Amino acid sequence: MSRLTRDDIIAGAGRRFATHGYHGTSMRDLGDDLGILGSSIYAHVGGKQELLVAVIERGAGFFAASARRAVEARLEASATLSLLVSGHIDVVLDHRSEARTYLSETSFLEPLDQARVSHARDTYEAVFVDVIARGIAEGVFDRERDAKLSAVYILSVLNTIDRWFDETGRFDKDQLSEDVYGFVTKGLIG
Amino acid sequence: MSRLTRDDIIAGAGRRFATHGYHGTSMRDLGDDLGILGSSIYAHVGGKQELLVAVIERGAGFFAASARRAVEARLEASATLSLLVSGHIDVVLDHRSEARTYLSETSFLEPLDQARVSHARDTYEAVFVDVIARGIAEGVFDRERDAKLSAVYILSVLNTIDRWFDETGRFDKDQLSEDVYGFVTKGLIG
DNA sequence: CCTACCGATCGGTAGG
DNA sequence: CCTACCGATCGGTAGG
Repeated sequence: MSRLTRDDIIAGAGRRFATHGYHGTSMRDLGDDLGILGSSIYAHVGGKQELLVAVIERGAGFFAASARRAVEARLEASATLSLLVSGHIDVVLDHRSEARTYLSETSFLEPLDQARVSHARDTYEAVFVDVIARGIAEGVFDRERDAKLSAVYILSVLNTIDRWFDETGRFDKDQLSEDVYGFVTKGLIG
Repeated sequence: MSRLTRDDIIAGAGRRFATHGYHGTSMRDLGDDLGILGSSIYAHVGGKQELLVAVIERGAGFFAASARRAVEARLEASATLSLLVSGHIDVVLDHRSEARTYLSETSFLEPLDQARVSHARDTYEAVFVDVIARGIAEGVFDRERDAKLSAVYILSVLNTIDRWFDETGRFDKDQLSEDVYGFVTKGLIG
């Protein structure tokens, strides 16, 4: 039991915020999880709101990095979308706490932080919109589909995966990615 | 300004819970919204947790009623799914507060209430699974698709609609329903 | 539905 | 990171 680092505190805060919500978490709850007193947390961070910012910033960073990797692979539209899907799934499953807090607690940030995070989210979404629009332009995706709406639908599916997917179940992450990609490209009819 | 009813209090609680979360709402906040004191709310309801139960129960009821209507129409699988989609969209847009609280705050219910609501949610989801399985069996949907996974994907899309859809925008609710149904059945490729 | 409260808990600080 | 606090706010109650 050595001393905790600032990163440990942020990780602990992420776990609590993801499961109990920002307002459902007290500094004493958080201290209990970490094996210290609530008041001791102030030796590491300025306050509760600063913890929320740090957790959400981490979450946003993972998604941004995934989008960057997908785009920099410079593949055709459908392959890029496939990378975006599997990358997003990796983030929500490998960084559950940060991703869930980013997705669910952003409205509890102070206005300036919230605006910055919203902008990051728009930028990320735009990567999906652009690749879908490219696919439509190239004729691989249906010209009847709207790129923006389709991106929102796909992100809705991806952002909910951590809520139901059990990694110890019959499917693994790769099978899930493939199934999601198959669903969003071919639909129920196939 | 006549006296408030119990229903008024529950409606007000729904609005607050949907936007600020259960733990982000104080009885005084709620009183302010309703034009009375926080302590006056106890003349109408037993407590804050009872309000959460009442709001979520309403939300669950709207979804159950929609599923019942879709099933009782006794149409073929694809038409039933279309009714489920448009019915779900009606619920999340016409009863935003109750639907959002039901979808986001259920984990803050006490164990017994939470179990009951989870069961209701499973029952609702099973209606989607069954109609998709029927469509697969009849050959209208792809035999490669898993009914359960597909239902979860579709519900993910539907449950997020209230977060981004602007009814005053270029699309109306019917166009949205049709687009969502087109997306989940035909996918990006069409 | 208000007045006037209550004990518990909250985020946070001074000093070590 | 703990001790020892602080003022503010919380859910809730008695009595009218």
